[in-house]
Amino acid sequence: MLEKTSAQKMSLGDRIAGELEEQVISGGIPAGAKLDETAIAAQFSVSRTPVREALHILCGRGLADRIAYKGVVVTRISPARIDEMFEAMAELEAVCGRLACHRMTMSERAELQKLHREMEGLAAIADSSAYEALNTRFHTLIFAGCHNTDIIASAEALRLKLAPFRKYQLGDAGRLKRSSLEHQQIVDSILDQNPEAAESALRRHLISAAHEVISRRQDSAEMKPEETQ
Amino acid sequence: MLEKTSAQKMSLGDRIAGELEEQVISGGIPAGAKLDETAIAAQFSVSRTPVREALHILCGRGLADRIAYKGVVVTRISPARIDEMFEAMAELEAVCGRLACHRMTMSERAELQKLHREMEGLAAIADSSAYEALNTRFHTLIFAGCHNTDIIASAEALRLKLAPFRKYQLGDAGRLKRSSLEHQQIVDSILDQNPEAAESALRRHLISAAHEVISRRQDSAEMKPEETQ
DNA sequence: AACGATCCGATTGTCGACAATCAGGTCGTG
DNA sequence: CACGACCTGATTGTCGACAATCGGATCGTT
Repeated sequence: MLEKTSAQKMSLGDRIAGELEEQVISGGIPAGAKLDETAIAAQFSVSRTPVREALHILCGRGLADRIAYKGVVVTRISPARIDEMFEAMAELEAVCGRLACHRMTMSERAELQKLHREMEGLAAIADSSAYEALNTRFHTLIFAGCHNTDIIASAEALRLKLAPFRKYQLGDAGRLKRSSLEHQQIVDSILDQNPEAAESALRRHLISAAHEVISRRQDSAEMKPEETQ
Repeated sequence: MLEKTSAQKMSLGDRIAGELEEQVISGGIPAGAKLDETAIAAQFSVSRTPVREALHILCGRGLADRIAYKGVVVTRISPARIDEMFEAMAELEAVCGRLACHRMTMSERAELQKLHREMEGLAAIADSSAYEALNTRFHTLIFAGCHNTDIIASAEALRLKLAPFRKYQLGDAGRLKRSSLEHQQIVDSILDQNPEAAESALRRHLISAAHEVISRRQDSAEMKPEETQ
């Protein structure tokens, strides 16, 4: 989609949007934080115009909300909304997986299998950060497998909105192993061209991920998100 | 979502975006037309800034494309892309319908039934424009029936992108009657709380709509879309 | 002390102007 | 006649400044 590295040819607005997006996703800017136009403009040594553009992009992607005459704030999301987002992700990914069963090319299937093998290895040695990186590619592969531009776009958009919570996933080795086992079922179903199995395997996987995120969030709750930057 | 009428409290950019959106959807601005910032700014008697904002919004919604140093043009969509969009719509709406079976409230079900009865009447007298208006509400009701904010948002976004082609639908009385019959199956399935039936009924309905659009487009093809405004 | 009006700061939206970049045509040269 | 450099026009991105609007605090009144 968007090259995060070497963003040379984009406008300042796009570059700043990418920068802010990364910080929001990584948690560097906490939920509920105010995104002040003039402050950000000063920080990046640019005028307010490209910052405005960047904030509009952030709002469009659902990562921030525009509160009238209050400022732009990073979307603070209720547990119920997290539920909704994961459910939507589950349904969309189930659709992708079901279609992928019959539409993936041989090289795509091979790539999926190879990637899963790598991830199995990483799960065995409990390298959660490396697993996390490959996990993104794994799901992106499944999206792409449906071979439908608009479904892929919807799925990617939702995945972006869920990104801020992904850091709560895959914390310990146990979860990593379980995730890998669930991936095994997904890969098998797709390679066997079994749409129903792929659908339910993906739903189960997303439910399990949602459960992990929500329980971990409750643990690390009660932090005051009243920072400006 | 967005109040098209009496857009009093929005910024100029939003208002212009809505205006342009409407014209693009209605076909007043044909596909491939160039959207010149300065020209539009002059037309609305505003500066270029809000127009830029509006064009960014249009591009974000997929109704226009930004071609580097060429200008912003209304997205010209290939038949293959129309296929993709309708397929994506079918899958998303199938998800909505399936979930709606068990999630719709009684009043929502009643509204759906009432609306369908009205539309049956309009189909009988072949009032296609009135049918068209209610048709939008019909599908919006099904979206809302899934009770999931993110799925609804995805579905509405796609429906907006498909809007420019909806004028090709529901042309003659025959198609109106068929549409109404398909709606009958959809309503029955949802009221019976039969998810599988709702899913396939909605898929069939969307396939049939896509077929109608594509065949009508081929008929009224070969027009030169080289207008500036 | 409670309530209401007024003032101030903050924030957003809008504007006109300038700079940079690229496409296409034109002109000159080999 | 063909090829390449230059020029021009168009378009976008960026900037600093101004106006409008709203929230909150202060002050005065009852």
